[in-house]
Amino acid sequence: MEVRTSADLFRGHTDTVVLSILVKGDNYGYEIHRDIIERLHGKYELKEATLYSSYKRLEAGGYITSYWGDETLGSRRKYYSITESGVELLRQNKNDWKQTQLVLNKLLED
Amino acid sequence: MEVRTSADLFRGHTDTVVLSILVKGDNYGYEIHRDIIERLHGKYELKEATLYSSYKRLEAGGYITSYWGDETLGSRRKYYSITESGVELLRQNKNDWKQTQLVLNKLLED
DNA sequence: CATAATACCTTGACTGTCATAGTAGTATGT
DNA sequence: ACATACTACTATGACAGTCAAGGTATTATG
Repeated sequence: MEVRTSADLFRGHTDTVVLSILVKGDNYGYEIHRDIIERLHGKYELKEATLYSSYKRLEAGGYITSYWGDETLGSRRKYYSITESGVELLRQNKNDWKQTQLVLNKLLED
Repeated sequence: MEVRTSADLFRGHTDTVVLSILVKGDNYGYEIHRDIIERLHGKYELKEATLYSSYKRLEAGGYITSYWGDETLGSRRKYYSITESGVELLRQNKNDWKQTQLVLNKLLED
């Protein structure tokens, strides 16, 4: 049996976290990662590769769209934008998360 | 993108749920499953196969042990018993779960 | 001029979950 | 007597999300 990693615990919530960042405004991949890492205060990890597969998944599903920034200097950036159905998915996922907490807490408490 | 199933949300918590049942006393596979399903009130699912792979994993890791019941009638039952390190794992997993809730709630709220 | 940082991306391995299938005994209704 | 449902356990193969490892290219820094 492996040591528990944050992966086990955050699994299935990556998309939700990404959407919750994008609902506040367009952002690009690298920055989103840095943002999350900072807010996790080293308690959990979330790898770059994991996020890129999340972006891909979300875009394929039509929950986000992307466009290249017009940086004249610095590396080019790919910005992501949440769509209407992305907002709806976020709402739903947050709801599911609340339900999950209720149910799991009840299962574990007594 | 697939429809979210309970699997995504409970993933990584199955072992914890199993341990939390066994800490209350020995029990056998089929009954553990029925127990969980009942307490989920149809809101979530947790498949028999998933539990059996959890039993296997936990036993391989030394967190539970098993023995055959001495049923004289009815199907034979394999009982599971939590070990000391199983109790410790449960304590740890519950702690992790609390931490996860704190962190994820903070990430999602604002 | 080497090193670090920014910024993107791909591939393959690993793990937990589940659909599906199977074995075998017991209880129930007709 | 016979079919059906339930109890009880198990194995196999597919699938999806995560990550380790590696890569490309540009810009900033000492």
